[in-house]
Amino acid sequence: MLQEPDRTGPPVRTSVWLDGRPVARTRRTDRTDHPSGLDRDRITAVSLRLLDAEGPGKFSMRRLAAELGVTAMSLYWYVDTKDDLLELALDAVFAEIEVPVAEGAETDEETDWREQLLELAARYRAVLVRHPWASPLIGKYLNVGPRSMDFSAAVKAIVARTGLSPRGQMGAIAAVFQFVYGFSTVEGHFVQRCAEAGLGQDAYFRHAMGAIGEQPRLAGAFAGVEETRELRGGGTVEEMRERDFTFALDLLVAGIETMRAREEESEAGEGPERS
Amino acid sequence: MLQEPDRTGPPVRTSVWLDGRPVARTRRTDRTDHPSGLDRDRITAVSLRLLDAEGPGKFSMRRLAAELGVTAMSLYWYVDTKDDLLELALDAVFAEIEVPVAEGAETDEETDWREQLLELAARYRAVLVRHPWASPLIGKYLNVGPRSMDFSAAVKAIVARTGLSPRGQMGAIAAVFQFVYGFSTVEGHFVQRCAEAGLGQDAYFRHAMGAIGEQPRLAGAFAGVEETRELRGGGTVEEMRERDFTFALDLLVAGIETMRAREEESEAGEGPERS
DNA sequence: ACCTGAACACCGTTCAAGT
DNA sequence: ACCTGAACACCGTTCAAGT
Repeated sequence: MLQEPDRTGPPVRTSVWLDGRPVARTRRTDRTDHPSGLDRDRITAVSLRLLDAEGPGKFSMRRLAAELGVTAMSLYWYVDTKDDLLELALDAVFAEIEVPVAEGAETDEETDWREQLLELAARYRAVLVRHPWASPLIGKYLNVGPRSMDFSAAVKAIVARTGLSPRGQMGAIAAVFQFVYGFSTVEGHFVQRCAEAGLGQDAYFRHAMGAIGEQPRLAGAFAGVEETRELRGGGTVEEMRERDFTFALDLLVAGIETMRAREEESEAGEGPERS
Repeated sequence: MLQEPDRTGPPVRTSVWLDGRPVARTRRTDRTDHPSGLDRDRITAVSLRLLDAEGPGKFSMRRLAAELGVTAMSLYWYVDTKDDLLELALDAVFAEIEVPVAEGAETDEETDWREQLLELAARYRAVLVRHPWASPLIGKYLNVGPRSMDFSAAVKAIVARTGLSPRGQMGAIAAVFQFVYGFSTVEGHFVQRCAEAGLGQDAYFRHAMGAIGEQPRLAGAFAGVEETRELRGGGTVEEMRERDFTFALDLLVAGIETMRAREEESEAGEGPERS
């Protein structure tokens, strides 16, 4: 069915976590084993700091090495490629998302899944906005690092309690978390742009709107934007965005509830179903 | 309130469409005016072709210039920076999304907004998957090119007919189209990865799953994945993804309907509201 | 008005060599 | 086992110069 001859060609590289060199390389007796005090954890931590501070555009193997007091080539002892490094940094970002419960599904009956879902979505958003460079990487890599997996597990555990069927759960997960991903990606980049321009979000927004107004070609659309802005109840850019995010999540929760009710109906109507 | 001294520092660069040189530079008498037959449209078209064919990683000013039979520096006559070029290519991508109606809101009563929303979402997704390099750019730039604006206008027009309040409309737009954006971004990258690895989507998926299974650390999560896969009804990777996308959109439509009903209720309960 | 060559200050990565 | 120097094949962009 597929043109894959089982075992041919070069091995497919999927992820540091899967095809990479065994992680154990870092942890020998103690870290003073390494002349420069280098190990994967330190390299990852400094990468994350640099990416936050200077942006992905200025992040290079040479820059990172300089920060670590070492030549660029030393890094290749710990990592096969720059992409590996970015995957490590990305997984470290996921570590910042506190997940509600580790494993035990005991206290689940206590707290509402709605509450937990909103909470986790808010945390995911906060992390993506705090590290805008991470969003493109989430799209790029497989996200199978331990921290990413913990996050996925938490998401699944919460959505499992909605009462949706398994395939409904998958759809709901996609709806909620791809939304948060898309929303936060755009938000994070905008925040970053403002910071780079040295403007506040409202000032930047006004500047862009002003520039649009000057373009005769876009004047019509500009009027639409202004009008919409007023209708939305005004306020700062951040207030408007906050309202949009909250409304969208409420909408998604309402959607989940409705889909669940529909599944129940069709179950009752069709009699006992298999599986 | 904001530390913006009204007029200071270097002018803020927002977008080719706003701060860029006037577009007119391209169209003089006829295009044979230009010795090399170069103009913005041709440069944009070739950029798009190269980005599709070779990926964003291999796309450079030098590579593009070579394709156009010209030195890299010639391009800077038409464009201030590589980012400008990418913004132009991105807007060209939006041109591929056919929007239902141009302006006239006449036949609106005829077709259901649900139908139109699903249709537009599907087209948006198709375009993002066809041009995976475009997704990160949507996050990066302001998207105020004429084609992007046409798309936004179409989105707004459709959602306006849901009966939601203006701020509800904004939230609904965010929920639906940020979801499609997130979903399609991940999908597009995955498709691209498979193509690069020379594997089909199922083969790549199986390869990755196999690698996960070999990692003792991730074995637990792996079991979860396999289990989920079965519960979801199996089928190919593409079939499962298709089901997720459809379910999520149904969920979103249901959510819109519910939110609208709630708005109606609270309006009736509170009596006439201002605005 | 449009295009070029040379140059600047960078990249990621390889490879043989050092300790 | 860990780190380095030199080198390769690239980048985006500037700037003075050509036609």
